[in-house]
Amino acid sequence: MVQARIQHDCSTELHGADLKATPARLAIMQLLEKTEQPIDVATITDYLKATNIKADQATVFRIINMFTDRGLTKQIQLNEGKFRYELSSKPEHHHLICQQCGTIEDISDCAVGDLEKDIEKKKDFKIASHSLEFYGMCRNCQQKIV
Amino acid sequence: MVQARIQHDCSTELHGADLKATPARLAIMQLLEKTEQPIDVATITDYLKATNIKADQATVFRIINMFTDRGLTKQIQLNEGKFRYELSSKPEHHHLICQQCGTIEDISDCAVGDLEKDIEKKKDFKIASHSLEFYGMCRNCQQKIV
DNA sequence: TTGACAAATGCAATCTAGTTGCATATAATA
DNA sequence: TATTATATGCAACTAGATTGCATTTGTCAA
Repeated sequence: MVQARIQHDCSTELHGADLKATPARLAIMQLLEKTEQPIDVATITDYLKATNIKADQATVFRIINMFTDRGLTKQIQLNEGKFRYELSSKPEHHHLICQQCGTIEDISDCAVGDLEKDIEKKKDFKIASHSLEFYGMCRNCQQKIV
Repeated sequence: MVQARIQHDCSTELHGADLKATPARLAIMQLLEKTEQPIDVATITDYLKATNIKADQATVFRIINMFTDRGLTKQIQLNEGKFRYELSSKPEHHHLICQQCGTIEDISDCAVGDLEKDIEKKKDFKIASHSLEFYGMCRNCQQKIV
């Protein structure tokens, strides 16, 4: 029996979220799956154009909002004046944003959980989610400067 | 000698930042000083209108950007698709945003410093700043629900 | 396999947040 | 109080995002 590494077809996930599997949606899911960094709508639009899937910008916004509503994606902001999106199935993580080159790196082993417990107790505030981003300079850019 | 509690005149701060003390700027500084929560441009505009200080929206944006450039204010985002501003002279803190009533509470004694050191070591990423927000439900809203 | 229908899309108009160029007004300084 | 760099008003503009409506298309049942 031949075992091939097949590009994962996302229609199951879409159907699971009660969404029809249209070409644009499938392509956007695949882009999200293969992209390391959280992406903005312009990136999605460019990608669709490059893969000859025509989709109006209104459609792209509608799709990504729908994804976010259904919990497939998470919307984040990095002080740019626009939103970025990433799969919410990604394990809990935070972002290191290099202010020099713009690279966004994930960091996973960050002990915010302890902070949360502390805050819930002290402030009597029920935390549903949090966002934590670090801005600075990545290893690469540090070396270039020196 | 009479000791009166006088509304602080912010012209010194403005001059310190090499900015002329115009009515709009003074008013915005005062608003920022007396407001607990980070505020958006619409809030500033309304306030100016209410205090009969006429200022075009372009002016308000220019002022608040100027403040941020000169380090008087900090620009933050709370996943709303717009910016909010707060005095950067405020002691280091983070925000608890109630998703029910929209109240934004500050939290000051939060040990992110330790996380930072950890990350700088592990990831070789030089951190310049960070943003940390917690979304959830405040005490008040929790009680209303019950 | 096909037909029906809810759901999705395209298109164009619209909205909000934010920016810019330029002429005029004004705070600071001498 | 005259000068001048700086700030503002106004109007036009940009980018990101949303919406109404007519048309198209996935999906599912027959």
